[in-house]
Amino acid sequence: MPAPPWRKSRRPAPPKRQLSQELIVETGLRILDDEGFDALSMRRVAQELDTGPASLYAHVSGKEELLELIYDRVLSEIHLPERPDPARWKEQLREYSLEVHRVFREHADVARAALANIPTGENSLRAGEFTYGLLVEAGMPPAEASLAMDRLSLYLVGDAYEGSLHWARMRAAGMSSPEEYFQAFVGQISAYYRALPAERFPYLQAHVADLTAGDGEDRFAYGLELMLDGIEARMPKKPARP
Amino acid sequence: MPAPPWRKSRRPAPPKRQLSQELIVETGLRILDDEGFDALSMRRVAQELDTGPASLYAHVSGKEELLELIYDRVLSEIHLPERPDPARWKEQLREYSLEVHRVFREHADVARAALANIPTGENSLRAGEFTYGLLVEAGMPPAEASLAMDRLSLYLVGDAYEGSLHWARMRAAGMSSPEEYFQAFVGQISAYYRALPAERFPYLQAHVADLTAGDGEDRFAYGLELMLDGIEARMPKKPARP
DNA sequence: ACTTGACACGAACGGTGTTCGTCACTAAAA
DNA sequence: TTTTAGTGACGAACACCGTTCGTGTCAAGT
Repeated sequence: MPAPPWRKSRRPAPPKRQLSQELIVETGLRILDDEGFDALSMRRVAQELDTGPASLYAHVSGKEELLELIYDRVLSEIHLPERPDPARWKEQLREYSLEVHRVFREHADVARAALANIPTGENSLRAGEFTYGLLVEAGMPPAEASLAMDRLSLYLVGDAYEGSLHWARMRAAGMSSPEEYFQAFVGQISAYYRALPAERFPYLQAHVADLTAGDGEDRFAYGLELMLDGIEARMPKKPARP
Repeated sequence: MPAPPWRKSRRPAPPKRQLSQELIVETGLRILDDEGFDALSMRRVAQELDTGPASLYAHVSGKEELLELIYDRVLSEIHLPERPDPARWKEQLREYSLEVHRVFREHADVARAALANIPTGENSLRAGEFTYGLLVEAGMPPAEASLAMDRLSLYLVGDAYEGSLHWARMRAAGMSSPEEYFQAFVGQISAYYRALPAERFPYLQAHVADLTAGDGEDRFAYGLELMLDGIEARMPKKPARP
């Protein structure tokens, strides 16, 4: 279609100059959410942007950096309380954890890119500052608070990682609803466990139903309370400044 | 060189029939230990065995199965107590966890292949039966014991996974001693944290030393005690059968 | 109007997992 | 002893991957 001559054909749009780091990150995140971690490749992102893979390298140093950027972009969606309230540290830590869990569930596969990196992104630091300040202000010695924060973070991302692998498996099996996957998967596992020789695996065999019960949310919540209680047991009873 | 005719050239050795699943798994594990997860490819294994990649597929359905087999092979190295002793459940669970941690540290990168699969291999089941029986026999309701075991396993493999990523990073940086890596890495991180704006990240900035202190062992042990204490808090005070 | 510099991008390199078709060989059947 | 069936080995190829190089093209600065 020829350009209408009345506007001097003065660039109907920046000819192809629409590429930017933000656009690339956003596109990558969309692919991650829609098609999963394994489908996220430089070529796929480039294709989505109607260009070649080489074009991305002007805005992003490589796939690793892209993953880090996507991860921090996702972390930007976690909402923190206005101010930490040390007196309610346990509730706030629980709320924070559930919030992180929520975000990781919405962007399932981002956890696959997360376990790798040390918190260095903007939003990673925001979350760290909140958690750490909360624990310290609640009276925990700074050295110990650092350990507690580290382990809690590991739990959050570890759980999300495990979840994303299930999600990937479901996708690979061509299923679309979590329920369908859950049913098929649990069915398979229980059948296998039930077929185990009872003399070698008496406990596993006897409690198949209990072992396969509970969805991801239950398991996550249980582990979270486990950690929170463990932290509470170590928290000095009296606040530092009464 | 022509074959000397006096021995009818009757196969000086099994012509090439030395391949087997066990041999493939063992070779894969060796590569994993020596060169890391990223270096483990079908082609690499085949090369080590002086053959082509296609030859492996007669003994192993694909890379996924190979990784599962390697994982279970590594799990076979964990040593369990003769019999569970419910009265000492906490000590035994701690010993078990440290044993798993030890094995995962010896085969650093195997954790990268671990988080994926549901316990279905021989040795995976052995470990599960031990842990689960211990908790149940100590008086924990079976449904809850299932959750506790699941979360503890997640912690063990999650920690190992994180550790293996550090190891990979060290390898990529061309370093060979953990101390060298640790020094360089921690130095970089502390410098970065120290440069943070104090008005936005006061706590992180003020306690850089605490945040970067503690090696992997300290962190692992702390998280382990966190979980064990959490479990203990949920354990019925009186044993089921006094 | 000319130069400069940043960006877009086609082509290619060396890797990956996996499949197909073919060959050599063993072991059982005739 | 000969034939046949079947299994494992494996070269070649397919369709991908991340990344780099060299070239082209455009917008802004001189």
